[in-house]
Amino acid sequence: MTDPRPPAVPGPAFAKRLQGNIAPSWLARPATAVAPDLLGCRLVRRWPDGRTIRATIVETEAYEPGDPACHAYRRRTPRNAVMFGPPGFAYVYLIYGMYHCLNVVSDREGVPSAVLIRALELETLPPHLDEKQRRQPHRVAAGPGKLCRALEIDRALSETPFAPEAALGLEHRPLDRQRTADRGELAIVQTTRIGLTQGADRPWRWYLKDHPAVSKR
DNA sequence: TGAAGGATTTGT
DNA sequence: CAAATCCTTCAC
Repeated sequence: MTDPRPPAVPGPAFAKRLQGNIAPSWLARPATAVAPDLLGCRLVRRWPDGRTIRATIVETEAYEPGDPACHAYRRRTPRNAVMFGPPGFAYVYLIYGMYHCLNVVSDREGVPSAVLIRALELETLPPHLDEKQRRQPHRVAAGPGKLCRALEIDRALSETPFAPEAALGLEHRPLDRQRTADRGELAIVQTTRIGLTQGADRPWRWYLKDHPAVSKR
């Protein structure tokens, strides 16, 4: 019985040397391993007209099998089916009738798990920001619902792959930031997840320490 | 076929 | 703390 996945332990041995686009194989690990490794990586949003926005991931949460807070906890349904598939695809759902949330499907096929992207630092600001947003640019993508609104992400993008040239992409940490992480100097805080009624005690939320886009709670 | 409730955000 | 707002899930 050999497990084809890379080691579940995040860190230099696995993450080092990797640059550019994130391959599905890099995501083929438990969500609790992928979630902290995605901090400092970049989300890319591309539109058909060529417009592109890059953003640094600064807050994530992990959702795994056996986790009562995971949408796939009970069983496979039309909505959560993509979580049961191979890694590297988006799972986008509508919550409270008005906000969308973006997840990166992780782990191998048949193991329903995903990483919720909770906050981003936008490299370039989207157009049409109001005056309040212009004064607080680091809050524009602070929160899972807000970042989807800012990057025009909705369920039409669910089940689409993160890939070069696609509407959604993922890129490894810039080399200087990865070197910082390799030295163990990337300031990552691990704590409990937000807004859950079940599984609230699991410390499966990670964020870049002191980053202004991260939820306060 | 109906009803309850949710991995959110904002304003009172 | 409650509203906004609608889809998903589960019960009947």
